[in-house]
Amino acid sequence: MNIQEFAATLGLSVSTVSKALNGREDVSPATRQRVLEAAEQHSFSPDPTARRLRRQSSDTVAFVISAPQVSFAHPFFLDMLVGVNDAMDAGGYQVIIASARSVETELDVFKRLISKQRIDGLLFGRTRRHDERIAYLLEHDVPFVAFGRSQTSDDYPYVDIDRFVVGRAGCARFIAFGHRRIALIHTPEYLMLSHFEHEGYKEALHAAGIAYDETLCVEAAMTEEDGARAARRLLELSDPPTAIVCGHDFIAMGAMRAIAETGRMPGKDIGVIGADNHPIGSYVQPALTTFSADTQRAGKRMAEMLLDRLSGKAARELQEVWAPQMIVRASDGPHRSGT
Amino acid sequence: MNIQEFAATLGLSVSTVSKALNGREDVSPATRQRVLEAAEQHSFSPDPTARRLRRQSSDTVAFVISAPQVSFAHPFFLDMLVGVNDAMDAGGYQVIIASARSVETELDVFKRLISKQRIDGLLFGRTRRHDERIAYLLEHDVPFVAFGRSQTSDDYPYVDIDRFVVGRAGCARFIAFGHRRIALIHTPEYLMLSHFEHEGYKEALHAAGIAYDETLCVEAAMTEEDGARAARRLLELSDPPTAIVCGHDFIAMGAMRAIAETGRMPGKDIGVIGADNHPIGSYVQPALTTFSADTQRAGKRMAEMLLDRLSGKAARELQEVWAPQMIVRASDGPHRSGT
DNA sequence: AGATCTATCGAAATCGATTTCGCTCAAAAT
DNA sequence: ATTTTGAGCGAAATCGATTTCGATAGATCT
Repeated sequence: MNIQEFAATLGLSVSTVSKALNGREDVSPATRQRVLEAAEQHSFSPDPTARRLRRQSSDTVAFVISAPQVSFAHPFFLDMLVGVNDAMDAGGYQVIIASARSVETELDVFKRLISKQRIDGLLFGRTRRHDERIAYLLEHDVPFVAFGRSQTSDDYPYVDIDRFVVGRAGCARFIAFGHRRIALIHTPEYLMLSHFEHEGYKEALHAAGIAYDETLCVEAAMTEEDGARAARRLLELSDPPTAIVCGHDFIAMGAMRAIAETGRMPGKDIGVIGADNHPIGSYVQPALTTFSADTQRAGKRMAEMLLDRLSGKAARELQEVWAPQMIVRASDGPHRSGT
Repeated sequence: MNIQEFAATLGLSVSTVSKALNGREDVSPATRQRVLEAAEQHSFSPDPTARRLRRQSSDTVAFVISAPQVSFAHPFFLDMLVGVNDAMDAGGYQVIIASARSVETELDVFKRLISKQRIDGLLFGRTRRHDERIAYLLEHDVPFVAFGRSQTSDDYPYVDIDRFVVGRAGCARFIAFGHRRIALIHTPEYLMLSHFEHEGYKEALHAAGIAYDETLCVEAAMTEEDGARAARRLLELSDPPTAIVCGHDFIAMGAMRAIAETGRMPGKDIGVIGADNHPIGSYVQPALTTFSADTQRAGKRMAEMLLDRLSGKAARELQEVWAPQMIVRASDGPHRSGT
């Protein structure tokens, strides 16, 4: 049933029905009531496609999952997606997902969404220090909200979990436990995450008057294998670290494995702290101390921001940095002065 | 730029341009070429909303995530979603996601998607023995593909990972190791999964000539807590099992914890096998023996089936049951005749 | 009473495509 | 030379809403 037939059953014009349905002013309360009740009864609802054509909006935003640098095994994205979807749904928008399988085609995915799909807005994560996605979207005036800050611009809306806190609080905790040689295995350099981990780490060292030693800072991809590889490099140093702050839980688990391989005990001989609170962390031995944030709520907030952005709110008013919470388990620990 | 302006720049009518763009026959190869090149050059592409209105199709399918019975922490859904999205994208469809937060409102989510959103098809998982979602969709003639079979009907398209294999192969493995008292902690009774786990388990016992003992079969939700609770019940029996087949990895991990709590060693004193190959399984001690299937490929296949269904293929020709692969790690093991 | 206002409603234009059907003109058939 | 054919193109209808603007009628004012 379309609006014409529906209007006919009521003996009203389509204009009046449409206006009643959309809460316009020039409809008497009585007829509005009548229309709404009849719509309910006949279970009539206006065709969303026709409405979209007329309104010139797609009521659709895209959530882009970039495959290359992130493991799908991480509940992170699904949690965020659920949060995003709930808020968008409440705001009357659809969320479509788009996956970019390789870095090369990633920007093409964005271009295609905008030019071919005509979506109203975009959401994506894992911002980079130099982020061409952000540059492109800003240039083409496409509303979006990112998960994370970037050095490319500061004039866009974002929610960010402060990785500075991870670097600083992680390092400071080890310092408080008496450690002096504390290493950092940070996430890949090109990610914005990495930058903040590094800065936070340096800040904690500085505050404690410990000299920064760049041989103690190595990079690793967010995988256990690469975490292990990076940790081995550190353990082979002539003066190896007694504690390692890791930019990600997978890295931390790799580090614990590498430590165990050398006959030392992770958490006892060498402390390890991770980030992102992957559920696996509470199952490994020793249980991993890490940092946690509510990603579902972050997704929800991002969606709300996008709604605000779509209704004209300024980007600068839509920027939030959330501090993650330290989850203390068993992999950090006091320095053993003996060893 | 709309098709009118675009046609004007070419000195052609909109009809001709539309036909050229859509590969219709009554356009000369020369003009078609000209149109396609100009479209490329001016980066013109027809407005999807207008096209959808005219074609009376939304080019959109929904992937429904039912929150209640499944943990979002499981990578399962995201993997499947990525597979679904890739295949749908290739077929020219959008995938929107919908989440049903509670069992009560779940069917409403389906109704709303169909009546208000006007989607072309649906995908969802975790079928139940008696599944009112399937009944509703069949009754209203809505194209869909489910993940899993159901007793409600056998006249719909599905991909299913055969849980019968889990029950039978899991149980048979323990029998081959000399176990005689083998328990089953199956997933909740109302799920179709549960049914097959149970049947497979019975089949293996029967083949080995072992009597079925219903006190050894208990139900548990797919959480560690409930798995532990169920396992405790089994361990408190006067003649407790020496091995436990679990319908899900979380249940298995709970069982291992419950076993450890009684001072026994999981995998040594009492064998444990799980299902679904959750990544955590390889981190626990002992590493969990489980069953695995390629969920991303399953998602892809479901999407392909939906595309087939949308182009008229019969439901009966779109039904596949895949056998999961056993992943042998360390939590299963031979029976200790001593204990 | 006549003029003016205002609340309510409806006719028609519009959004941007697709598709049907008829027209034209050149080539082929008679 | 005339008719027939068919390939290629275009005019107009259509999909189902929203929105503008004009019309009507009753209420209010002078």
